[in-house]
Amino acid sequence: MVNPLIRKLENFTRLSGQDKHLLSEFLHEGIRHLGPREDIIREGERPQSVNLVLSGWACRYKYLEDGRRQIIAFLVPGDLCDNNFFLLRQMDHSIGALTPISIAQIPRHRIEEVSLHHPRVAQALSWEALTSMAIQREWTVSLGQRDAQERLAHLLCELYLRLRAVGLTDGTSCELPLRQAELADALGLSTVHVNRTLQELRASQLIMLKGKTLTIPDLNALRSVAQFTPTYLHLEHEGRHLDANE
Amino acid sequence: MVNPLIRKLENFTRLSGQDKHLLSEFLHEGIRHLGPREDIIREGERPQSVNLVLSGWACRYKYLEDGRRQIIAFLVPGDLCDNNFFLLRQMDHSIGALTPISIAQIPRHRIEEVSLHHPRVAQALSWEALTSMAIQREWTVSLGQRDAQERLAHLLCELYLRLRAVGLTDGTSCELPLRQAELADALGLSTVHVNRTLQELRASQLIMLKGKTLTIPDLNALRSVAQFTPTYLHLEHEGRHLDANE
DNA sequence: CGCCCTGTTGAGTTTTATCAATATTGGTGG
DNA sequence: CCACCAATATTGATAAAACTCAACAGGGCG
Repeated sequence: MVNPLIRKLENFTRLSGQDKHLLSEFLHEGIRHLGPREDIIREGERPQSVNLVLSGWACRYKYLEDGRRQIIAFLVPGDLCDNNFFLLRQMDHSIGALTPISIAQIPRHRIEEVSLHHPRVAQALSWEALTSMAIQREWTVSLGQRDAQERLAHLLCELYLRLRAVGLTDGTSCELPLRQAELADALGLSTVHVNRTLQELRASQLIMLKGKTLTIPDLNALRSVAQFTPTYLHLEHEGRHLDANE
Repeated sequence: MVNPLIRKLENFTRLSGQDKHLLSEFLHEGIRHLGPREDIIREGERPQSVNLVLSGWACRYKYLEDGRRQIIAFLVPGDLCDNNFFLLRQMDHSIGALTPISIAQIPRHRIEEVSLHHPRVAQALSWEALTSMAIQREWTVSLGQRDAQERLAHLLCELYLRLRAVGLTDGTSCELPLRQAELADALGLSTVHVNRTLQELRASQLIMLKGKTLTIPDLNALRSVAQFTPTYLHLEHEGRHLDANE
């Protein structure tokens, strides 16, 4: 299996063969396979390593005391679950699998070794962390300002582009292995309302959704409904000045 | 002026005299003073240094094309505005002053020097970044799941504790130099609704608010209204194993 | 004194949630 | 291949939360 982290980081900067070798060694310490609704790590636990999603989808989530749940982030292949979290004494949220998933556990010392001795890779990993923060900020904007239709359209644009960045789209289509209840928990809406909003988007020909496959026939149309601007994903090879020259 | 960043980082780990000296040198390159509604850095600009809030309040914010605004984060003394952002080609949001504010511009090379040669300080700065991410995640939870009263109560708890962590509370009181319109933009509510919700909290004796001074007579009561759990602020000296032993 | 900014109030509307029932789907064993 | 089951999706009706608009009040400051 190709390491999707490499693919993802190459949206930032070109990596040398040695860099890639280093990153592919991340996979050698142990790969876990989990089924849907199994937790990768749970609130309160102390993280000891860094988890990298190799295949499948996961999410960060948090329950309130009274049972309401918010999905805080979706994690797709190439995403690091918890870079640097080992500095904290305990997780303040949980991460759970949404589909069958395989994840690599990267030992802390490997990360630290990279940041000490391989500045280009370290910067690429920092870029990864910065973009995941940017995504979190954009979710704040969506939840605070966008209405149901904009919010849903925005999320679908984001997921499509993130999947495209790791080669997981097929033309105008990608997988969307989420139940409506999960979309609802991520968007801060009820499942009923998500259902109706999806129907609106379908009726306007903005999306097609059969089974677990999402098709966006006209990305610009969907972007404009969502007021989606892709800048925050920082996918435009922003670290090109660091490119490996081999 | 004492460097509030030092005070903040000491919630994580104890710093040596040398560490503190290093951090206080952050202030020597240039301090900017801005008035309310002036921007510290604007969306689209390329960040070249790291800004540290010394006094006053600021916020991250983002406008949608149609003029709606979301405040993404509040920044109080001791907060770093944009650690590592110089890796990105452009800011995906703006940062603006809310009150008269003074900020230190820390040159990129100082940050990089620290992360290379001073691991304890570097880890403390990583902790700072991790907690600001955790705060962002908690805002996602608030905006997605909490209703107006819970959301407002939660924000007030958070701000009170963050100010206390840098010594800016006075018993059960702290400053809250925000207009209702700004609270509204942060909470994803209308100003009218913020106004009414504030009145509810006042009527229940959960808060007192005169002028720019907030008093929380019974923090536990307010916490329980908000379903606020302070874990995500990671203020409990979590890096004590790294303590300087002098 | 008067002005502007901020806060407050009331009335009516829109968006979204809730509840409960029904339909559809995908997977499983016979 | 079919019948069945559970999980998921869909629908309708009603209620709650929050928004909008518009007017008015209060306070600080030149």
